[in-house]
Amino acid sequence: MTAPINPRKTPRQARARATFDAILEAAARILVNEGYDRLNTNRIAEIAGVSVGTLYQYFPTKEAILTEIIREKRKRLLDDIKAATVEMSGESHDQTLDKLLWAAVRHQLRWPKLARMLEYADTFLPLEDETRTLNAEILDTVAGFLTHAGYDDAELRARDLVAALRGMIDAAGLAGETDQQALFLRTRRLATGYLGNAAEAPINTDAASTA
Amino acid sequence: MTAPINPRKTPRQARARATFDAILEAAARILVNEGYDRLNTNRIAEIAGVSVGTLYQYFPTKEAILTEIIREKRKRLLDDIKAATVEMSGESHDQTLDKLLWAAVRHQLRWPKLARMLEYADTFLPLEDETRTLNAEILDTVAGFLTHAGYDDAELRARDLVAALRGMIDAAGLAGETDQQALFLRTRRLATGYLGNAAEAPINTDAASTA
DNA sequence: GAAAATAATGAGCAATTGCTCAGGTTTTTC
DNA sequence: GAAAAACCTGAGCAATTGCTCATTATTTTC
Repeated sequence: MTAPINPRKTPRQARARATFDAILEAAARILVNEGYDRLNTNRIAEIAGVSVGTLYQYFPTKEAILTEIIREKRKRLLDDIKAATVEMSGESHDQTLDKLLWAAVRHQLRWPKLARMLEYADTFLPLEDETRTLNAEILDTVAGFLTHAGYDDAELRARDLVAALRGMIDAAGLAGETDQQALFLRTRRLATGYLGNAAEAPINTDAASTA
Repeated sequence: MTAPINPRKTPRQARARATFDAILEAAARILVNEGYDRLNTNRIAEIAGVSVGTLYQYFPTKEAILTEIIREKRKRLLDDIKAATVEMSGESHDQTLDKLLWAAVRHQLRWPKLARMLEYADTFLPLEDETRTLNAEILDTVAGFLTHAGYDDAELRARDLVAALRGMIDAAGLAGETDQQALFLRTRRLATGYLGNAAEAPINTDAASTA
């Protein structure tokens, strides 16, 4: 869907890698401390302690910087989630679910404001294919777990669940919560509450008032 | 917290009200069709079919336009939510909850992309006090219902619930879902699942694995 | 240690942006 | 129907932005 976004030089020397990272970190800092509106390439370069020219050696556009930040964060979450589901056979489904929830809480509560900004970046940014794919992979992995745990409609449930969890953890983070344990318990309540028993009836059980 | 945001002329004649609304609608359109990055006052005026000068008679800054859109949307949701909880005494708690859920679904599924953009606008915009207050009022109203329904920790639960619901409905909307009935059923599953029985034990019941 | 490859600089251009202002048009008031 | 009030216009300024390129500095290669 998205154009290949003109791939530029990849850092080869250690010095270059440091520059690359400094640019990403500077962008994240500005995003959190000053907001999206004040995020511009000149300022990113300034905060990173490099020149604009250098910035444009590694990132073809301003969006590419944000895209890369998102890509890295998503990649890390995906890895955690995959790790949580990899040895499903050796443990109960509840244990696996707990691991998944912990991964989500840990991840989003680390830099709450940044996490929130990045999550919704794809609402107003044209993201790279890879970034989009990573999101899909996260959903697929969760859906795979749900299927394995005996739920039907796994894709739908995975999407619902992930979205609801994101919303809840986000809100907690923004509200200043730092107690991961307490938050985890609530995410578990949310997850198990929504999922119910795998053996139970599927989603559309009872009639609905059409108020 | 926020400065009074220089209040400008309020439309008095019908013609002026039409202009005012046209500006808001144009901004919303651009936001949805072209993205936040292409939202600028010149373009808003162009799409609205008025001159920039006119725009600046009613809105002191570009942000004020977005703020007003958010304010109106939030106000409408708050009104719906208040209406749903006003005659709580005459009906069961479940009925009231259903009304609340329907209000949320109806509201967010109408313009999914716009709803999402606006929701997260306060992450990167300095919003007016009133807009912030409206959010708090929504939470308060839900918390009031939860208290009335016999739940403790009502504020926390209200925040969790509203955030989770927003996340889920948002995701459904972005994914292109249009079946409000089906989505409503899932929001109910989420809500009742998370809330459990009011009579039941509070949130921190069982131990948690610290994976 | 010199040639080649890689990395960093920063002045500054072209384009865009938020916004103003001096003046014109339409509606209301009396 | 004329004065006052409300409304609208749009050229264009000052500031900001994304980004380039000619040049210089450092590191690697052989």
